[in-house]
Amino acid sequence: MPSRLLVARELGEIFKVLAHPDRIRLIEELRQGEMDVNSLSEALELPSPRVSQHLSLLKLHRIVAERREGRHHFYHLVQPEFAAWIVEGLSFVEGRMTGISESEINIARELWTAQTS
Amino acid sequence: MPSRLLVARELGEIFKVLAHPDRIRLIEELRQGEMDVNSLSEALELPSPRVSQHLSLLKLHRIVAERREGRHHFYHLVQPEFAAWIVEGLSFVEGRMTGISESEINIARELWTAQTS
DNA sequence: TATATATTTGCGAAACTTCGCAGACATTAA
DNA sequence: TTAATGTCTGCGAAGTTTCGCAAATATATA
Repeated sequence: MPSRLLVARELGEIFKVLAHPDRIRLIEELRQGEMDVNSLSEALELPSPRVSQHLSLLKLHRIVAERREGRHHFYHLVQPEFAAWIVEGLSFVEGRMTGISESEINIARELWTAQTS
Repeated sequence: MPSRLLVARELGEIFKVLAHPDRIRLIEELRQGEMDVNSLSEALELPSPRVSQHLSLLKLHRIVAERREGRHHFYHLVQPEFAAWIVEGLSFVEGRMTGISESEINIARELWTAQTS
């Protein structure tokens, strides 16, 4: 009956998963395509156990999926539009005067939205 | 320098604020327009201290704003498109087989997206 | 002034998250 | 087999969030 409550809970779960800078960066990094844990760990300058833990949470929520090849575990976004939706959310970061400038937001937006890099 | 890191932190903050079903419901409830704490507390069947606490967090992050009139505190969305963006996120809830059916998501989407109700 | 109504604030207990590190596991190479 | 590489899991300490309740504040009404 209370579909709104159920759905709000579910959405809340997703937001909780996104509520960590490292996980957001992982998602944005994976826009470029499949990457293994080590590359991600170097790209984001994070210890690999941590990357692994974040990825396993993202996997549990079907945000990323895994493909194994030898000893490498490659991860990719299940729905690339999901990353695009997150970037759209940047519009709401602006105007929250919390020590981050509009130009910094735009730099990040461009880096994340670019096809390459 | 690392704009992406700064921006990811900021986005993470926003997601943290949204990572609670009651706060999501409050935001969706406020799409209909301004409401006071008591009406919200009745509509969502939550004790008013709790509604008040959630609202003060939303206010802190400039997601809602307050207008006082006598002893009533009316709250409204600062950027109504923000609520629309959240509803768009529902597309990513589908297909996460976690005990919630597609039809329930659609009921909620329609209730939230409707102009009235 | 006293009382009722509307809302906020404070506080502690319980639950959850994050972090770093150590060790386990799995695959390939020597 | 042994060693090296790549990744995952487990665990406890520290930090954060949520919850319910009681008390504080502010405004209106009698």
